[in-house]
Amino acid sequence: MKPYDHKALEAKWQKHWEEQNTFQADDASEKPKWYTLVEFPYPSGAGLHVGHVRSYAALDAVSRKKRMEGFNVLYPIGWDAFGLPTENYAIKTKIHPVVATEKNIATYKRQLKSLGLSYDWSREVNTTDPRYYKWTQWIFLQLYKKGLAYKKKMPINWCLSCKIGLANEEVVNGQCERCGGDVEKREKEQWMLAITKYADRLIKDLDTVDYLEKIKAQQINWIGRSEGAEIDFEIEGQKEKIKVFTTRPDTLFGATYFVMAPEHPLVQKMCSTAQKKEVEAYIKKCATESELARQEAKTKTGVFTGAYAINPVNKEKIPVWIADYVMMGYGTGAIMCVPAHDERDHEFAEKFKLPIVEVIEGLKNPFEKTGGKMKNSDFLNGLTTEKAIVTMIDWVEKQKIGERKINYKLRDWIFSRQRYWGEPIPIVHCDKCGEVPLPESDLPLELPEVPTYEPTDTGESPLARIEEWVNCACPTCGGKAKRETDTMPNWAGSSWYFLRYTDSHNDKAFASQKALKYWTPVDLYNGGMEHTTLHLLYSRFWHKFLYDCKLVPTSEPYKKRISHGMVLAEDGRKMSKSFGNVINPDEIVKEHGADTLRMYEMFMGPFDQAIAWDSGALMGMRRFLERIWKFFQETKFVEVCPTDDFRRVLNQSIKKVTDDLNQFKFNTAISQLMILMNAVPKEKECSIHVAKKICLILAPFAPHMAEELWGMLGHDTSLAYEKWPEVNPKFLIEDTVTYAVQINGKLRADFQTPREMGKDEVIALAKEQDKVRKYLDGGKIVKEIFVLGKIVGFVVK
RNA sequence: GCUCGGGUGGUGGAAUGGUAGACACGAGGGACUUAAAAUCCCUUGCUCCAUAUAGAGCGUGCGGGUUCAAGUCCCGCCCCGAGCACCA
Repeated sequence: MKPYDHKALEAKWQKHWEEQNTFQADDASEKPKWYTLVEFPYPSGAGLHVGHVRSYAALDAVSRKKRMEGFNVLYPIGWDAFGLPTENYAIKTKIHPVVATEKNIATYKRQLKSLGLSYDWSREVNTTDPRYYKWTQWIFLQLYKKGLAYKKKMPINWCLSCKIGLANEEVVNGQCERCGGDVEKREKEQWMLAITKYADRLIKDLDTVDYLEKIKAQQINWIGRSEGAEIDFEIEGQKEKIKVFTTRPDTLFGATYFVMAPEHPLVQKMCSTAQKKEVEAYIKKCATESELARQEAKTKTGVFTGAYAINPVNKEKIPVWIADYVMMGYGTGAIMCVPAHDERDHEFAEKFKLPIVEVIEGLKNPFEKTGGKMKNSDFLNGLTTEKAIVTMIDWVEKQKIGERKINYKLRDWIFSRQRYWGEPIPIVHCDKCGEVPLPESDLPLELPEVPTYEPTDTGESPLARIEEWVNCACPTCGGKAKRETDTMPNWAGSSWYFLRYTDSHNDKAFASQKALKYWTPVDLYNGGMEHTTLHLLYSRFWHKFLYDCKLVPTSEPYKKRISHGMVLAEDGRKMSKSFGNVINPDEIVKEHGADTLRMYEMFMGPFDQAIAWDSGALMGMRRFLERIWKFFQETKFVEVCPTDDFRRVLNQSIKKVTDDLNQFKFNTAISQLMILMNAVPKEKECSIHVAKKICLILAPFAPHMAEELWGMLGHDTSLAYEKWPEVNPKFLIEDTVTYAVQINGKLRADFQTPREMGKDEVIALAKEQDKVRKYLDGGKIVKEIFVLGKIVGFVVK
């Protein structure tokens, strides 16, 4: 017997696939198309993670089955290579990010190839390649031209000792991750993208796509649309009015105080002299606290400003406070507080002894958002809350002190980074003409060489140091101008990469209309839950924008989105170098084979749930593959008819594997393969037709072994495009069925009958069972239940 | 605090409201072997009872409810995980 030599066998088939271009997608095929997309990896220095393997192998199985079902399949891969770790590595080692990236990509590529994934490597993209980011910059220019890219002062995290801006991720407990120094917020001009203009469509169009419900829910909550009213409050002794956003204008009569965000620009101006010191101290304290710390604060804090607002409905004076539970970034940065009917307001009012006035009655719990009737509310009294909201909005609009308003949690996308390793923003600043976009013919605007990758002391990107790059001629007037030195975030390149795969070598357009029309939208997109509210939303936004420019054929980029769970270490924690619990896929491939690794990761648990690594279970999968190997080695394949029982299991298996792959239930698909192999004839003789079918349904999971076995059955070509086996429903049905008998809901017996036996006969037979009789004796049957092929039930008194 | 998940044997997990624990891992026993590994076969939710093939009870985080029947549906909790921008 030939041993199962996974190394030789996997190398052989990987070479074969590569030489034959087996998985190259055809741009001009008669077949229906299928586009499977997996989030392209960031090529980190650490190499491929077993978590990548989980989703790539699973989606590979789907893609392979689709090919066998007659689809022209596109399953591409590339590199999302701009990013902080590479840049920080460059700062530390002086190794150019281009060099480090190249090296990391080479490693990833070798690792992915060792897994035998059926990628079309001819379409590989790399976001840091100027031929790619030319088009990222081009799309930015289109956004700019449509007014969706603009500059705005925004607070950034500023490390006082490193003198650079930090990403949120680099701020740990209010301190700089690299030097441990203090971090404060600083205002800086930033490029912004107006994603909020698409907020409504980003919610509404979710109805047209097939995403996991939890993904839709998370996006909807993130966008956070809420309807309400914006109402002006006069401040005693001040000219300026302060706008408030509320979703509950019906409760206006219950507003007994007023709170502003500490950062609100009018706070300093209106606070009384007596309170000034206290207010300033509080503002200062809040400025040093991160938003995370603000959230984690268990008890409410706040300071009275000494000012009073006038409640517009009853002209009552209500005190104005500042408190960190009100955020400047949402609504207007000021709220009216109704402590009787809002939990947070209530807690605040209790702590600071502020008055509480109930205005709704008939609620089970005073903080319920619906139901009840108005009281203590003048012209609203007796109305339902729903009616009162409408009435109050009409009233404020008539009084011209406010208006209906829709607010979103979603904020515009901060698109600037003061970093080196990103796409340069193609804008110049001319003394005469102001902000001028680069002509498209000047793209790509390439990253210049820099002597050092650290941001400058002023917080500008290292590009600012390269004078010969920064100083340029204005494209409009030819006069002196300076280039924008901010770069784009790494979300830019990933917002459209799936479009590039359709036509990745095009140098006239980001992709041809023909290719886009044929391949898009993506039929199936898989990625981590952590990208739901950033990457996934950003790319939907860009796509909608491109659609509005008539540059892509559909308004949504992805038809279906699923998501995989994390692969944790054997100890249940995240895999991390510092814990020393990282599993390296290279070692597993070397020791046990790619097929074993792929199948193990698909079998380990439900695809969308987190799961811990288990080396024992990995060995179990290796044993299973060896059992298949042995069966094919030791069995003679001949023209015989399989037994009815085995033929039934085979057909059930084809059905189960097909259905489960369609539903991404990889674990149960593999259990069914195990059930099938447990049922295989032991007589060393088996029908060759059956053996072929086993090969075919194994192929998506363990492609190398399946190809080899296929060859052993007398084929000299790959099975990648062989027809996926069909189920013969005739063979699924068993002749006898087992009925369970329940008496008063408890299982008491079971018995077998021929499948076709009718209801009355089955019930009669059930009553005759010894065990059943025991329970029926002396009682009266008040109800009989019959479920065909499954259950007979009696209710006995 | 908010949002989204999850809680089933020793472990990972199966289960259109219809026989809970499929399939694996682990463990125990046996066969083969000078021996070990590998392989093959058997047992394996818990408790009670028993010479026993049998039998009885309990069991899907907790407490209620709907139903002939609930892991699954409804109400109220507890715990664990992930994410977050206290979203008015």
